[in-house]
Amino acid sequence: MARSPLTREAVLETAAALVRQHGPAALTMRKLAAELGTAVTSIYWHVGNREQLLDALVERTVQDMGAIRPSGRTPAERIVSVARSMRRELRERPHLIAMVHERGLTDRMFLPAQRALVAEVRAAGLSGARAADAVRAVQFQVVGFVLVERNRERSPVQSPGEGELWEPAAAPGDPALARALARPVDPERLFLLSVRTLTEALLAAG
Amino acid sequence: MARSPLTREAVLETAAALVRQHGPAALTMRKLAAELGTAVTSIYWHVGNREQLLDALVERTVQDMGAIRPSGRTPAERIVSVARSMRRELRERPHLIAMVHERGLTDRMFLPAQRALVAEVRAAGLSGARAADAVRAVQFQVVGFVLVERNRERSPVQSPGEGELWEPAAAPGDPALARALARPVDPERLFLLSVRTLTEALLAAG
DNA sequence: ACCTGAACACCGTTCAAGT
DNA sequence: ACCTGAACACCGTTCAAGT
Repeated sequence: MARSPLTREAVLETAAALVRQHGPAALTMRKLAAELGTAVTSIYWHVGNREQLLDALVERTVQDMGAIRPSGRTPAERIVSVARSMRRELRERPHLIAMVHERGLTDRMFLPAQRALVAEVRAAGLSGARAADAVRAVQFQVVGFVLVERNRERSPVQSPGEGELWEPAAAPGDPALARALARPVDPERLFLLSVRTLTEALLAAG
Repeated sequence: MARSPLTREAVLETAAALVRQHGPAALTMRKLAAELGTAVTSIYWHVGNREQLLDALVERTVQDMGAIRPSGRTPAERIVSVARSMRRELRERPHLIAMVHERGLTDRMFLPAQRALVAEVRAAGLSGARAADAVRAVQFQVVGFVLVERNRERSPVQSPGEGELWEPAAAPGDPALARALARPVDPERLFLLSVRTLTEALLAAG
C-alpha cells in the first residue's frame, strides 16, 4: 500500500489500529512500516522511536476521553452513573487504557469525571478533606475494579477455577454460600453492588 | 560462574531474582544463561522455553503466599486486617504478582484469604449469595486498589500532576476541598478508609 | 524536507552434534 | 541424561546516502 506521502497522522492512525486489535506487543516498527508501505526508518522521522510513538498514542487516548454526563435523581445515583460511564469508557479501549495507566496519566484522563464526582459529593453535603476522600475512594474503586476485571477476562480459564475449590464442604452449614462462590463472577452486577455500597456509605458520613 | 551441574531449581531461583529486581522484561534467556554461567540452550532442557519458565515462577509465587491470620475484635476489624495482609503480600512482590495476575491465578493465590473472609462474613451474620457478594466485593476492592497503587508508583510524575489541575478555582467556595485534592494521595490512608467503609456497609446489610 | 537500505546489537528458539 | 555452538527469524535503532 505505498500511497500518498507519509504523515504523522497516518502513522498514529495505523499504529492505534494495530494496538487496538492486537495489543501493544504486536506493534513492531517493522510491521507498522509494512502496513504503511514505507521503510521502517521513515517512521522515525515522523514520530520518533517506539517509545515516543506509544506516548503519542497515549496522549491521543487521553484527549479522546469524552465528557461525563451524570444522570439520576440523587447524588448517590449520579455518582454511580458516573462510575458506570468511567467503566464503559475504560472497557472500550482496553489496550490503550492500560498504556495510559502505565504512564501514570489515569488521573489526567479522568479529570472530567473527577470534576463530576466533586460536584455530586458536594451536592450530597460533603466538604473539605472528607469530600476529597470520597471522590478518590470512588475513583480508585472504579479504576481498580476495571483492572481486575480486564485481567480476569484476558485469562478466563482459572486453573483450577474458583468453582472446583468451593465444594459445599468449604462453607459448612451454608450450601447456598458455597454454590454462590462456585458460580463465576458476574462483573456487571458486582461492580454495581460495590460502587453503590461504597458510595452510599461515603455519602452517609456527610 | 560455571559451577555445580545446572538444576531446574537453580534456574528458577536465578530467574526469580532477576524478575524481582528488574521486572519480567529484564528476564532474557541470554542474560539468565550468562548469570548461570551456562549456554542459553541448557535452560531449555531444564525448564522449557521462556513462557514455561515464567509459568513456573508464577506457580512458585502462588505456593509461597502465606496463610492469613485475621486479627481484631469485630468481624469488620478482622476483615480489614485480612485486607491489609493481602495488600502487604501483594506489595512485597510487585512484579511476580503482576505475572500471577496476568495468568488469571489471582483467585487461586487468594484462596486462603478468601476462606478467612468467608468465615468473618458469616460471623457477621451474612449468609448465602449475600455473603458471597460481600466476600467478592472486598476481594476485588483490595486487588484493584493495589493494582492502581502500583501503577501510580511506577510513574510517580503525573504530568501535569493532579496538583496543578486543582487550583482553588476548581472547587468554588470550598478551598479546603481544593487543597485536599491538590495534595498527593496517601495510599495507606485511602486504602484503610475505602476498605473500612465498604466492609462496614456490606456487613450492615446482614 | 523526506525517504531509503545497510548495518549493528540485541532477542527467542531449533537442531544437530557432542559427552 | 545433560550441555554445547551454529543458525534462523525476528526485534529497535543509527547513520550515511539519496532525492
